[in-house]
Amino acid sequence: MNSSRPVTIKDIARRFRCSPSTVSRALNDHPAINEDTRKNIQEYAREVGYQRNEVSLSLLNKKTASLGVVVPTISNYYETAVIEGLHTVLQPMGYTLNICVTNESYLLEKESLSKLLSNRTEGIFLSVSQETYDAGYYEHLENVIQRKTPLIFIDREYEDFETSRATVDDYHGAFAAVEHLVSIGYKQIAHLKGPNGLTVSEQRFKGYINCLKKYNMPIREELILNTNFNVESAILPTKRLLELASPPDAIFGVNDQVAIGAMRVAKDRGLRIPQDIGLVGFDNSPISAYTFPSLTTVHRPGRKIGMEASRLFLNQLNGSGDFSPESIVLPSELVIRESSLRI
Amino acid sequence: MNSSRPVTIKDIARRFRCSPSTVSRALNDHPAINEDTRKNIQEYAREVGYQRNEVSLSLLNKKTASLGVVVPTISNYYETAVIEGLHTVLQPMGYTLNICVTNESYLLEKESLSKLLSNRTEGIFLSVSQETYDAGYYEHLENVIQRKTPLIFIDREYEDFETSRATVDDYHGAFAAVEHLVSIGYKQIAHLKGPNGLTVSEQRFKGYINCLKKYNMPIREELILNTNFNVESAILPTKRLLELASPPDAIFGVNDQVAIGAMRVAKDRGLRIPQDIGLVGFDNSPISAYTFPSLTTVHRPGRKIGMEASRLFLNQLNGSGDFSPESIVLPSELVIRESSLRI
DNA sequence: GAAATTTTTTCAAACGTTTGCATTCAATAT
DNA sequence: ATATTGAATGCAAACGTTTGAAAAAATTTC
Repeated sequence: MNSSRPVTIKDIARRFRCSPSTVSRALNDHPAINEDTRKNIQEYAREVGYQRNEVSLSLLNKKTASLGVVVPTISNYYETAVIEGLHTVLQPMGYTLNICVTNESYLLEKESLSKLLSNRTEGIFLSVSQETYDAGYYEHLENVIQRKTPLIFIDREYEDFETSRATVDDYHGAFAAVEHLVSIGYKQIAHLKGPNGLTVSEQRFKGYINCLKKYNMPIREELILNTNFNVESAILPTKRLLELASPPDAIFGVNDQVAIGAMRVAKDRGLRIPQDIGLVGFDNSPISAYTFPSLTTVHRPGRKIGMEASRLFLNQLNGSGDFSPESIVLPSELVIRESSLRI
Repeated sequence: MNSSRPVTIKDIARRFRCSPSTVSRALNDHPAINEDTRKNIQEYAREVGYQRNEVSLSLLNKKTASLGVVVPTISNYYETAVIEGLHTVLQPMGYTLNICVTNESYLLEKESLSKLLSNRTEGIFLSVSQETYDAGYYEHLENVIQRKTPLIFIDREYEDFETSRATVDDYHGAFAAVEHLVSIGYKQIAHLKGPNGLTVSEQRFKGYINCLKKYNMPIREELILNTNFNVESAILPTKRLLELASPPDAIFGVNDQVAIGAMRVAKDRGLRIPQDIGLVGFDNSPISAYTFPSLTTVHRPGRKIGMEASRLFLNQLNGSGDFSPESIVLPSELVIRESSLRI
């Protein structure tokens, strides 16, 4: 009863008193194999549940058909949407996705990449961790580049490498969001910013600032507070905003989670949205359409980013000889809902 | 400039005019290697960025250190929490997670499993697709069993196999949720059920029914409508509920998303929550604490499920000889918030 | 019936690494 | 000088599969 050891081609060959080559060819419908031999072998193989050992093939062909996805987290809507996009394109092509979560840690990111390279992963999709970004350590990436393993940056980019990248136009999205608030007539617009240093945070922040400048609105430092992308982290900063001597009449949150946190605090204080205070988020997460009032937000096409990133990978893979990296910047789109529609 | 081909042990051997065995031993700090030789080889290896080819090792040792995770979707909070739990335990042990999304399709599930087996994955965590569950096709699992590849069911279980499984006690969670509504004094409790046939849906439904029975409350067929786990799918059913001649005074949603959808509809109609209508969800997703009013729900320990599932896998792997499958059922816990606290 | 042709099968190498055993070589003991 | 030891290294097989070239077997041709 040793059914645990997988059946190999050699086992089958022994059974038929023929060579492994014959079995291999029979199973692969090679034309030079006798019809009867082929049938018998195929039937027997099915019977005993033969399943090709892809590991040996990987070694032989130097193709693993596996790709690495290295991301700081998978507990946000956006990240999973990206992964889903990658999956949608790449799974049908036979690729397997190896997901590595770094928890924003440089060390884990480094180890993950090293592991992926050791496993001869054929491509890596990377959204760098905050620690990496902060420290500016990029030696661990040199290795990937040197190996000529296609490396695609997602969202959090890094300028110094000749790699492809797929990002969302955070800047113009943020700009449009704030411009919308201005156009409605809000005068004191606060920003619940993401963690300092991250491209995503900084781009949206820049959009916020530049829009205020464009419309000659004062930039009040005390209206800009940091959050950590999640709901909880928005609670305290929002309270502080609302306790100011001259509180804001609108808040632009770095993402929907943060905006929803702010919404909660505002409602607790009895403020009416959007009459007393306007709110805008970012991401267009599924829930944003169903808060009460529904949340004005900026659509961030995660699925599309994943699909575009796949395309960039495939381009680089099939690139004839010299490959030149592409940068895809997908537009983000303002989605106007109730939370900002003061009449 | 052919730096794309990874450096092998043979390359290094050639450089040092020694045999591959010596290089291998030097790199692995084998004691029988001369100190100088070892140092030189290790230094050179670092210099040229040598990275062990794990594929060849996998073939040799029949160990791939990779695990399959097959789930219907990754776009819900709960699923990603489970994956995170798996990751937390298994990544530090050197395992790589291969994520396969089935989109509730039997065919994709079958293909995914077959692929994972071909890749000689050392264990598989499976939450069966709805199609599989509906059709009751389980031949594709026989293969996994026969191979003695540890198979751990997550959430959606299947009784006929001798496998370990980790699930949440949906039944008692649902029961507690409804009992809570009853205790508050709600009389006409509706249920927005999940898709028929899925264990998760049916168990929660059973909890709902049995609780009503226990308290001798009438079971009204028209107060039980199906949804699809997401926010949108709750909108129409909720509208229908509220348009009934005698509408419910409370709704128990199969999960938070559905409850939030219901909340939105109720508010649109000007109903006050919890005064006019009570609401309870299921999952304790991060957002549920920050809706307005905050949502009473049942905590579903996704991360913990992932970690427990990992433990089950490790048990089976290290099991001495005859292994007996374990079933872990984690308790779910009622989290009382504002949406049901009518005074 | 031998030669030529075609069909079918086998051989051997390759992918990169590890490891038990054999070998080499120098140093030490007799 | 020779045997003995010990340290350092090399050999070869193994993991499972594919594939070009060679070999063998069957068939056709004259």
